[in-house]
Amino acid sequence: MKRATIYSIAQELDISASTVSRAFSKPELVKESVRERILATAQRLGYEPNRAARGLATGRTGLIGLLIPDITNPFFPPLVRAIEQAAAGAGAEVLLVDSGASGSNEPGLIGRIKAQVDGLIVASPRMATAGLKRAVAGVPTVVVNRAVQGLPTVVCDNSGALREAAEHLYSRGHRKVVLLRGPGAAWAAGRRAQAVRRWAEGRDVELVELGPLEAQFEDGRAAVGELVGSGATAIFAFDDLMACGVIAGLSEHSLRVPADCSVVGCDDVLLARTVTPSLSTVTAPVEELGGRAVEMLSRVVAGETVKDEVVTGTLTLRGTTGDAPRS
Amino acid sequence: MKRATIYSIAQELDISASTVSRAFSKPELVKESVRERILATAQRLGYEPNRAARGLATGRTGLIGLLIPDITNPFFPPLVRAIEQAAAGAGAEVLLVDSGASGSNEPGLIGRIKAQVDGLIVASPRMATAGLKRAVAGVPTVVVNRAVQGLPTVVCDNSGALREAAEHLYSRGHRKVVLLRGPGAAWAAGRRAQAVRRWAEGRDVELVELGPLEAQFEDGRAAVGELVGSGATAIFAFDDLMACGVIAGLSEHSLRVPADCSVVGCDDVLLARTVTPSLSTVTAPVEELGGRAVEMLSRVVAGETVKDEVVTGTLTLRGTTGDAPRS
DNA sequence: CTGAAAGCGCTTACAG
DNA sequence: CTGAAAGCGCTTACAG
Repeated sequence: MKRATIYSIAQELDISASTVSRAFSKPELVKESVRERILATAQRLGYEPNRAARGLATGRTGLIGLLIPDITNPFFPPLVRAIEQAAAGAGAEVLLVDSGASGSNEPGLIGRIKAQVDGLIVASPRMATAGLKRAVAGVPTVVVNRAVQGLPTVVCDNSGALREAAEHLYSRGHRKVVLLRGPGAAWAAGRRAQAVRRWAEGRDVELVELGPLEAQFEDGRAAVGELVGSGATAIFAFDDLMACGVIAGLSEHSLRVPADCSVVGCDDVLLARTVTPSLSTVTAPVEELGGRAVEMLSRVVAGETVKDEVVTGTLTLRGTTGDAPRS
Repeated sequence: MKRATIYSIAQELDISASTVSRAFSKPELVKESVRERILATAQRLGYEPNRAARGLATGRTGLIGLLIPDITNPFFPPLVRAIEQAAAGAGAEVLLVDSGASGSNEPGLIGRIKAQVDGLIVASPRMATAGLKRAVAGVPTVVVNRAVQGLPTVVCDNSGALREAAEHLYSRGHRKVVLLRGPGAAWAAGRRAQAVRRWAEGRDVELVELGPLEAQFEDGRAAVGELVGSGATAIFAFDDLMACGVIAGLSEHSLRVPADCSVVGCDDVLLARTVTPSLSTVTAPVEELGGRAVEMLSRVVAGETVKDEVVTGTLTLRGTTGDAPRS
């Protein structure tokens, strides 16, 4: 048996297909009694509007494309969920594309989906700006966690929380601090490094920078080798994954956290709660980030002009920060 | 400027739209010289076939719907990626729907997307069988990691690896073992429990079962309280997340892993490598799981009959398993 | 190998 | 409030 259409319903009820169509797309234009009969037989026939047909007629697909670099990085799943749920609230579905962290083929991936979405949310921090702008030309696009001239943007600002963390460590006696930088091409990596660097300037603090490094557990762990014996008593890692690597590395060198060395991460992903001791970090309001992105995208799709938005991370002190060891 | 269509290209080249259409959908039917000219001007005009129009004409959307219970559970991101990449290889895109672990609204979510996908991959272990079958009626569907009568299925069998793990612990002197069961409604939870239980039968092993429990870090941690002083020397957790909770809980009770207690997880998610000590667990071939699901779905969509498939997990011994403590 | 034409299932001005 | 009709941009038998 074929799928029901507006025509089969119209025929059944001896009315026009236009009216059936309106009963779904503009219900207020249809007399209530008629609408009820339409809805009832639609229900009975298991009718669902054909999205392709609707899309062809309206030019809208009801789909949002979401490009992320690596769903396997624990920062992204909550973001994906937030975006997906916000989209559902707006009656849209999410087309997920994971670029496998290789910024180079992202323009191609965008090309693959741009013709079938109403808009794009791009959360790929490392893709080259020029390529990004070229790739999204003609599609309503919102960029997440990255500033791109000329494209609407919603970013999370962690500078304040990072400074707060630094201040906290300072008050606990830390005077030599390591900064593990994230990937050179990642916008957020630059911002976070800058925040710590600026804080250290003009204070009696020695800041040792390492990196840029890949934002991976192993890179964090490996970095510890270079730090042991440096006299540093606290480490800022680019993100939580690296921070967990650092914790593992410290433990391999028989250094206790936080007794011998404090560690601060960034993002507050699931891992931050599951390491022992649990990680002091900057909590990103991921739900808000995703929600704003979707909302902003709806505006852009509707042709409104939007202005960039900023959400702010907050400091969450847990078990990896403590007094500097006496030397 | 409006988007290019097959008509604008046809006009430009003074040929028929049919030919332009064929150049994209059945290139071998078009003379090479003509095809080249078409492709060239398509390129120049930035033409992309309108998916909605193609979908309306062919009845195919090129979309696969993927239903998962919780993208935030570390088991799923690698699965999602595997499915997405396999789909890309097959020229399909993935519509991701996360039910937020609430099995109850999953039929609704399926209803929301079933009209716009060519097929469905359902990886929701807890949804009621009857509701699931009703919800997917009429859409080609493949079920992952769960057996459902009458629906094609690809599951991961961890029984062998779990028995192997148990055997290993036995050889290291463990004679009292705890089994932390997963969610009662989850198919995999039943299977895993059964594997351990069957192994223990007829051996001089005392098996203590706890649960069903939610598959969460906190549940694992909380469970430790009930185990301390029980005399058990090894713990099988339903999955890695629970296992990590158990490790944290043991540490809070000043018990060393594996010196005082061994721990075995299941799945081998990212967390398993980032805990200290790293987790002994059963590695699920997630990529294969996802790849097979997509492949099977293509077959089902094509109307072929398929038979259920099974991939098998393998034991990965790391740092949380060792000799039973001498008592 | 190519073209003319019908059809996929909607939406939406337009007329009533 | 409702209907007839055109149109969205493709695909695909059919004829040549």
